Amino acid sequence: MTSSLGAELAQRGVAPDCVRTIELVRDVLARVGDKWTLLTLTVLAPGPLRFTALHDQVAGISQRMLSQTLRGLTRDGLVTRTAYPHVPPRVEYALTPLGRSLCEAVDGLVGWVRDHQSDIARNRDEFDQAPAASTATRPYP
Amino acid sequence: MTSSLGAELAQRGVAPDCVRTIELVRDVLARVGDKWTLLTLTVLAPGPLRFTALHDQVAGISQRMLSQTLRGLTRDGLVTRTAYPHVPPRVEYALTPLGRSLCEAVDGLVGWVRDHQSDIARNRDEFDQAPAASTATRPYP
DNA sequence: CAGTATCCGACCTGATACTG
DNA sequence: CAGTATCAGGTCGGATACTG
Repeated sequence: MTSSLGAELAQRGVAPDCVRTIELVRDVLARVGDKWTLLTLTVLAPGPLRFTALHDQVAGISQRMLSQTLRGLTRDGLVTRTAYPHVPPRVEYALTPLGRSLCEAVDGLVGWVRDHQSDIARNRDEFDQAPAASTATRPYP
Repeated sequence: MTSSLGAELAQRGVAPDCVRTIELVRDVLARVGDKWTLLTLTVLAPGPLRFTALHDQVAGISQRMLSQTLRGLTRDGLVTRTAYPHVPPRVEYALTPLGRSLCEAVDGLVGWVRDHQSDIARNRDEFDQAPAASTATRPYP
């Protein structure tokens, strides 16, 4: 933001096609930030897994949501879906190089969250306990 | 993921409190990934802005969503809200150091998206045009 | 100016049941 | 085993109208 995005709309005036970029970023963030994607990606990181294994490990996800999440990831080329023509069907999901690189990019954010989660938690507590202070404070007399 | 998160659940067995971390990450990602937060943060990056200015610059946001987004950000300590006791009310929003550091962390992701958005777009197109291939492909005979 | 209140439709999610 | 179909509940987001 400060560097890449911030630079793009350095002067605050307009945001020409910078908005497009943000839209795309938001799109990806929304995907990564949805309820199950990050968990699924993480579980998939060590290696390929089949549907049921995923369903077990993601813990709490419904079949519906899992297959939906996986389809989205597959569509974006972040994971591969390989179906083996067996009698009990066998389908394996694995990260693609692209998916792996996304995981690495997400790592920075993960680190940030780990470093600052306590700050955020504290801020929330303070905010929730003192909702009256907002209108009272006046920076200059 | 590959480094920090990946290391944490190196062996795939269980994910003890690693899941907690992921939950927190997801929480932050969900905030950043929601419809307006990233845009708001970006617009706020160059410097403080008042409510109406934000409403103008975010382009498309409703008052409701803007105040909701800002309240969330304020609650997390990512932006400050300063109300000046004037007759026409004047309220300014600005990034906190924490908010600024989040922006920097997001930068990595922004860069990734810029580098790979064309890949994703292409993958989606391919996927959408060949929905029949999924069951047909068999890796080994 | 800087919001809040209210209503409403769209979408996201989970639970359950069913199939190739 | 690996999903899809269907339904119900909740949340998200926008439009509009109203205040201190």
